[in-house]
Amino acid sequence: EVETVRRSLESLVGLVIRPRVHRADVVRGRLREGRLLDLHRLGKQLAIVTEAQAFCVQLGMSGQMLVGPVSEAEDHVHVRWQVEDGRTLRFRDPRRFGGISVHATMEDLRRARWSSLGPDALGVRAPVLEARLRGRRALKAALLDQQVLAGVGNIYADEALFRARLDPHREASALEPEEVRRLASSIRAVLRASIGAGGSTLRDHRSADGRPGAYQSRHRVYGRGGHPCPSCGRALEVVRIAQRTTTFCPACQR
DNA sequence: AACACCGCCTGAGCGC
DNA sequence: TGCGCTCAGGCGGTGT
Repeated sequence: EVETVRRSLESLVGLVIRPRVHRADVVRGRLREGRLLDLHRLGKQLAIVTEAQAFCVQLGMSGQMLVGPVSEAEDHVHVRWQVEDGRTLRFRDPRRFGGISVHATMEDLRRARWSSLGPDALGVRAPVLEARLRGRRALKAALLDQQVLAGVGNIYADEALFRARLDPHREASALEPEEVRRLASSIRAVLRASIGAGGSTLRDHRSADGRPGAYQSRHRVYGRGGHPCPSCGRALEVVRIAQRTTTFCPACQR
């Protein structure tokens, strides 16, 4: 979802943006006017670099970065940026699980916020994943831990584990090399397919132009507890692991 | 140091 | 129609 948002903001590169903060507790630090130079992403965090500073946007559960036309009764907009071409960029976040942190430079942002994150999940390869899972017990909890691997949330953890045919209860550090390879390629494949579909829109995710994603219709296990497994037909099971609802097929995932 | 658990927050869905 | 309840989950904090 964050990658689809990042891509949909690319038309802003090169333009001056001028911020106006409507809800101060959503922003840490002071946003300044400046020309937008670059957009970066690590895991679920989006970095926007201007001539003046670099700021990190976390969308949390319900955050949006919008530049498209303002829909009627658009509430919960906490920051607005006037774009020099007349458009308005908005940070909207009804639930306020998200936020923005401001840093002097991209290097500062990386040091302060990104140095503790694991490698980005979109490009993770088996040898790196194996090293990151070392010393970890609960497989699903490890995948959700952004310090292990950055960018996998509850939806994609369940989808990747199903595709890799791995039981979320498995001990992470005891996976066979072949299983780690399957998991790494499943994570990449699921994330790539989702980005291709514009991400999963359960309720809030939108790209900057306001369009929802379509990948939710391709979820094979997430949100489908009790339904037949798309592979073997047995009912998908719902359990709670790492305080997260977890859906898996007890027959296919071992 | 891995992991459990909590609280933050709004809106949707549900039973009555 | 409306009310109260539960649930969704990313993440940072605290406790074990």
